[in-house]
Amino acid sequence: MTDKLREAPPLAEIPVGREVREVRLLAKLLDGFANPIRLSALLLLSRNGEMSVGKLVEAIGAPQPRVSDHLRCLAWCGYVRARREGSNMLYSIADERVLGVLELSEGILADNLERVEACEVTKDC
Amino acid sequence: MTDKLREAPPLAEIPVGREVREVRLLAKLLDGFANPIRLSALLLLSRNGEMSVGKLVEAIGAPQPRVSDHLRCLAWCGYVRARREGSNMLYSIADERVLGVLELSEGILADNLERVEACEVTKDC
DNA sequence: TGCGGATATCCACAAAAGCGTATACCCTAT
DNA sequence: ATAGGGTATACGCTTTTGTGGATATCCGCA
Repeated sequence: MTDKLREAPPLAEIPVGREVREVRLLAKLLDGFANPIRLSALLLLSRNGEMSVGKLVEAIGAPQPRVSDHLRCLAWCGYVRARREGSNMLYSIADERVLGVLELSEGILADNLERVEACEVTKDC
Repeated sequence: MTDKLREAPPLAEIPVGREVREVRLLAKLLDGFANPIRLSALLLLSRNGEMSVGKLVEAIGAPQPRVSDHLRCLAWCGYVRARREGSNMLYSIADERVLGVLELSEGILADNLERVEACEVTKDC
């Protein structure tokens, strides 16, 4: 089945063969942004700096176990960093490039707001 | 239930109340990157410039209907633009900020490759 | 050592996203 | 007008993802 990919003609630089894996990994990485809770956590940390799990939980308004789960996910991918202070865990943005992605995407959203909203209604996307 | 969100203390700028909607929309927008086929299309277009659906299909190696579906999705959100030339549809990147997101995320992936790979195995993320 | 706040892990279920396939549409040329 | 390449849409199905909630762990303190 990987042969099917190799049949592709010699276009300049297409993600075939071994690049396929990297594409899948990159998609998985970017999936970190594609969830309201994870995204909320990233936005909160980008605005308020270091925050405890408790603060994040009350700001996001989701159950603590779920927020904790998503934070682990974000930490694993290198988006955020965790540090213990007493009985609290303090999270903060670990990679400045995360801020760049947030900023860029907010700009894109601002310019396509109506479209994306409509997308939610029709479920066609 | 929205009251639960408003109980949050006056932190600097937390996404409460009406901002919740924007967070959901932003997450949905960013979900555009979080799929191998959509991401492949974006990467291909960013490298090769304008491409027809057929070229994208053979480069990605996925069935044509599915590629077409994902392209519609990307076009709707303003990531790509479509233009007809004869019986072909030519797609291209419509927003330079998409290129920025791709570049930033590729950098993040490069610095966290082992982690993200492990993530795929354990399914814990 | 035991208690309580704070955080993390686990599991069954519901929702959603992606998929394969059949088919319809649009355009050009014969 | 019709045939055929190229592209888009529709639908049932499978897999994945997110969810709710119970529970376990860690920490500081009495």
